Amino acid sequence: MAKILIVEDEKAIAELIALNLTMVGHETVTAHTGAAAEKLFHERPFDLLLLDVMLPDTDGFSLYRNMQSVPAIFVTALGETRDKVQGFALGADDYLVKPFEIPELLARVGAVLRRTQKIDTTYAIDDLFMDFSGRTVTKGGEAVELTAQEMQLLEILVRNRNIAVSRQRILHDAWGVSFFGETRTVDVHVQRLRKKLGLENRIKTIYKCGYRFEDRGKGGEP
Amino acid sequence: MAKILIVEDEKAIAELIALNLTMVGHETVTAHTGAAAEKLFHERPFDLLLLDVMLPDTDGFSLYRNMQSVPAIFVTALGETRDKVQGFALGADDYLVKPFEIPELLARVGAVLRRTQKIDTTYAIDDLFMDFSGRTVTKGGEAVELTAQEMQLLEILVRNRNIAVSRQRILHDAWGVSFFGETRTVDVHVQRLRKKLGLENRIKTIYKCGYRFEDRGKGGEP
DNA sequence: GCGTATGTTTACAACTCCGTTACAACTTCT
DNA sequence: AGAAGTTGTAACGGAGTTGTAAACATACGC
Repeated sequence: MAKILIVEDEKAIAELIALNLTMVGHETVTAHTGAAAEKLFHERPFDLLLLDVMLPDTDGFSLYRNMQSVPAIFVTALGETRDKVQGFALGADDYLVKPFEIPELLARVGAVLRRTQKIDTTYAIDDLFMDFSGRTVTKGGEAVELTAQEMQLLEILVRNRNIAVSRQRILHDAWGVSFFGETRTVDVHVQRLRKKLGLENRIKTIYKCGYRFEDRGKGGEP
Repeated sequence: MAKILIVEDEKAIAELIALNLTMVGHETVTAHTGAAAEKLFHERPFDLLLLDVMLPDTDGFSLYRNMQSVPAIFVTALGETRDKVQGFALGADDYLVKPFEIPELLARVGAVLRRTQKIDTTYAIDDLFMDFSGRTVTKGGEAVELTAQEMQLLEILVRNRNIAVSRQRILHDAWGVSFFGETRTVDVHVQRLRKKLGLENRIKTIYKCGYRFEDRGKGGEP
């Protein structure tokens, strides 16, 4: 999915972050000092930076001045508002305050990546493999034929995975029409997707709203 | 766009600010004293506060202690550094030094709204993590299913955390209807929320008024 | 024009949710 | 302490929403 550079001197925290981001499918690299981070940054491209504000040899803000082309989330201890102001002025995309819960970390990272559009066109969930640029989907290695409409719908659900997508938005994004009033079209297509791909447990119905594709828990690799 | 409360005793300046913010599409309400501001604040919700530091009956900082749930920009005369520190310690989102240029006012207001509207869709309290744009709530990492109504109610309580919210206002904001007479609907939904999320100690009942979500004390962070 | 593939609507069964109600437990005031 | 009023809580049933299959409509290749 995304390549993420973690800059954090407390090794336990760095590992915790790396472990969890790797578990949800990101590629992580860790640096414990500003110098190491700069070196890595110039060696290869990253999609997101997670920067601790306090580092042994420098601080996250100074470090970020040389890396502003890439979105960043600053990690800071207990609401240091002064830090926040400085970070946002520099163009930070979000903030994470220690101590934080893992779901919060994942949500914020996911949100920034979604926002900055640095997401892949391919996804692997359970035994499903989807390539939206190539318009192919395989399940357990076997190709599955999806119609254009089904592919569109799947793409919207997967790109917004773990987020509830309203029928309104699905219609607008996949059908390109702002619909007024009633239609069961989306429902029917969702059922077909669920059946074809065995996604009964993955595509959740959000009552009175729409649907949500969930990729955490249950079946396959997280 | 946003609902902004302007607290400023110099009527000419208050009007200048209101006029310009209205022109770019915001909804503004003006108070000339701290007392008036508090009254307005408890009557309806705001997205942003513009607080003059010097007021006839109080100062902006004291005033803000009761309103900290909403982002604020302090307006102060000539760079009083002591003021700045105090304001940021309280959680100010930005500063505006008199005399200021209109474009600067608009830029800062815009920046804070952009910033806070992005961040404030997610909240972390105890082991709870809430993402109102994604319509997800997790408790200790586990997803919790909330109905539309419950989500709405939770959002209102959390956005106004540490502030008593009357049943009237809850009904108005979450149900979209100005209700007349008696109804136990809110009570029942509050109970369901408390039960589902283990918020018995967090959602306090305010006798003869409504409810207050408290995020200070007990298990949580300060 | 015909058959096939895809997309949409319909119809009804199954289900979810929400407001009400009734009563127990609590709060406040005299 | 007792009365009056307010809130907690469990249960119920109707209104509305979704699941699902099947009929209907449309587009496309031959």
